[in-house]
Amino acid sequence: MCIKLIGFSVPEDSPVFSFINSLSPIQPVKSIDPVHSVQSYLPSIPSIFTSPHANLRESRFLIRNSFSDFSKHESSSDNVDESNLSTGVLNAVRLSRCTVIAQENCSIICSLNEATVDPPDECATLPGNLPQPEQYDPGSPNHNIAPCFGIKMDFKLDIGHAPLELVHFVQNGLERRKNLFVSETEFLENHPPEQNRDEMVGCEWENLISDDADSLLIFDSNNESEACKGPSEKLEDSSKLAGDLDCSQKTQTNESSGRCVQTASQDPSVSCSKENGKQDETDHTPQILSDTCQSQVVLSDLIEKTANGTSDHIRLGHKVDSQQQRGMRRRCLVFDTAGFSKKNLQNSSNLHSSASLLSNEKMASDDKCSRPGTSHSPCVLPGIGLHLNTLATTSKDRLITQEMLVSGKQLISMPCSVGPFAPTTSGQKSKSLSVEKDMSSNGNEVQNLQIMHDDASQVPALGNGEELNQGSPKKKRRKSENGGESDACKRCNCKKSKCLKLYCECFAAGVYCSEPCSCQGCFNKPIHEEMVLATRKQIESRNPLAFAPKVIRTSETGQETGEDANKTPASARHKRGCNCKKSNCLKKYCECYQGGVGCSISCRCEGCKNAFGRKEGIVLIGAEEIEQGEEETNPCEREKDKPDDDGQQHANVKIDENHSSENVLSVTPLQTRRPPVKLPLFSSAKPPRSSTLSVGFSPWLFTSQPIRKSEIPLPQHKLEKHVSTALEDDTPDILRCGASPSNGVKTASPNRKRVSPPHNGIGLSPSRKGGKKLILKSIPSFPSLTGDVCEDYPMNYSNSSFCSSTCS
DNA sequence: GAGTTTGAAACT
DNA sequence: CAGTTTCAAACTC
Repeated sequence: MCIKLIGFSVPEDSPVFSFINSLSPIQPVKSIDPVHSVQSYLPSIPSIFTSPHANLRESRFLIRNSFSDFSKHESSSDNVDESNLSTGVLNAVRLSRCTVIAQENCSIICSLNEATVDPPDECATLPGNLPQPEQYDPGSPNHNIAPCFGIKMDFKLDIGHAPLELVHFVQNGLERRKNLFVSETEFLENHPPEQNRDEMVGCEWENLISDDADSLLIFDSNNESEACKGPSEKLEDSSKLAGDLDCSQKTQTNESSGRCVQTASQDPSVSCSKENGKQDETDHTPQILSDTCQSQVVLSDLIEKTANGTSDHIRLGHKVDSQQQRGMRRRCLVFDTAGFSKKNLQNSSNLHSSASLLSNEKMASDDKCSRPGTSHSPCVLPGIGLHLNTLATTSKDRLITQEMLVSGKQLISMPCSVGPFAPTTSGQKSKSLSVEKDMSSNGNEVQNLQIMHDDASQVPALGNGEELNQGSPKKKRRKSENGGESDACKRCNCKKSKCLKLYCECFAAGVYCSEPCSCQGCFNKPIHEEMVLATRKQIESRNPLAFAPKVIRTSETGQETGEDANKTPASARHKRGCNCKKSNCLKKYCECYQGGVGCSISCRCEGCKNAFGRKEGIVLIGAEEIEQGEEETNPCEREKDKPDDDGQQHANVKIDENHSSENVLSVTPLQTRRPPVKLPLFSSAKPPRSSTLSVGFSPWLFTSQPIRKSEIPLPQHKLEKHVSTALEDDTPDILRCGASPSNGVKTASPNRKRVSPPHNGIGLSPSRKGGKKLILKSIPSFPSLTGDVCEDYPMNYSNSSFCSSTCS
């Protein structure tokens, strides 16, 4: 049938023929009015976002869709037999694609979705494709070759923007289809299907099938609109990719949906085409969903095609992006997507979601940060500010790779590693985040991810983490976007500091100001590197720890201990502690809270109610958290309840020590168990700082050694003294822990000052008193974290510091 | 979006 | 080193 309709004969033996046959039966499972179908899609969109379930499904879809889309496209071309079907398929594919893209965008922006991360790359690559409606045309011979994404994205847009083409397509679909068939057949011949991919695809489809087809469809439609616009826009402005995309996504999503509808109504011709396309889509999609077997078959074929398409995308991305990071990202993303999808199939959605969240956040932050800074000058400045903790990850990446893109990938990869991404990302990341890789390789990643995830779930205030993300994608995404994304986009808003003081988050983070910044009279730009460096030096001379991450996240360091990672904060600033008086350490005014870290002894805060851990009761709280876990949100109250006595603290420390001793708690006594909570907070609250690996990266590690003196100056309270000693001890422990000298570097952490003498062994410096000893035990764990970090950090730091100079 | 609050950074 | 001022983010309305 199909063959005849098309007008060209296809050998029965040819894979294409088999495809067609398989597809033909699928045809119109559901008879849906094209118009209604289209409309239904549009309206459904909001519902999708609203329903958390839908979101979850979406995430799955996205991942799956990315593959399926390609396959679908191709399949659609295969389906050419039925003009309607072909268009419908194309539309469906596009829809799915769009969803993928949209999610991706969201993920980028929001950093919530795992899958999204990968897809964005594709989208990025797509840009080249987007422009043309032709690409859009399923029938276009070129369709197979390249720009599947663009086509997909275009679906709605095309209708509105290039209705003529659509019409033309419908009319002249036969010829194009023929061409498509030929191309497809060629592809099939040239590119034998990969079993693995097929299997994966099949899995995806199965999953999709399991999911509600309706939800999927609806979701897709929404996504399509968003994705379509988003990608196109993205393509247009490569520079703004992340931030712009996010923003565009938000606006686009709404607009796109609106446009699509409007366009349909506006142009009769368009509407017709749409209807046809929709009909086809509806028919095909349902079929696919309904018939797993068929879908699988198609998928397998599609997979092959997909593989081709991905390669194409990759190629495109290279061409387009070859110059800069963007290209890198795209590449990575593409790879990630492939890997990701696989992982998704394999791994449970939960882990992915959790991981994705973190990773996404990181990515978002990285992207934002990196883009501006990296694009121009690779580098982030050596120093890491509070933000930088989050940035730190970025900064690390930057420092290490100097390519923001890479860093972003790395970040993403972290979570991804757990999931599908790991493979692709791991390679790229390897440079920057050895630790992360290690974790992933060891399976620790999973733990970390889980931890993160748990945290998210636990921390209500910040966000629900996966649930949020999955739940209502838009809302969640927006939240994340608002939080992470917006933060990343916002960046600094300096007016008088010229972005050359620590007031400037960018400067503090060691990053050049970029587009997202709304600063005035900014000198924190590659052009003024010298000035920036000089200023940095001045500030560092004044306070060696000035650029040290305020808070070090354990999670990142978590590496080996992983979960416990939270432990320490290590950054000099954090060690220095906050000085909150009115915020009770319950608001972002508090650096500790902002960093998602509990207050430590070094903090001079008053009425500390830090949810992550009180100054005094932190340790205890941490234990409670561990036990209770659920109440993390209420830690403050708990803490409040708890007495602040030093004795308690010591006791806590001891407890921690016990734990840490086993796990190597890098955790500072206070922070030790909070971390989980922190992570979530980071994601929701301020991803930037917390999210990152800050620990290792902070430049201060380098400085730290020199800085040690600086640490000394830090005010210490009674407890602080003990703590400080303990910390110092800790740092040495860290050093100890790290068999490698690198650990020693880590010791550079402010704590080290005193630590320097430290013995690698657990032995604390004698100077510290018994209390100290206890602390020391706890400390060791902490060091581990720092140790890892230190290794990276020194590298980074040196690089970063040099970076600015070298980069320019 | 404007204004206020907050606490770190910078200055004296 | 302590106190004050400056600054920009965080927060509120």
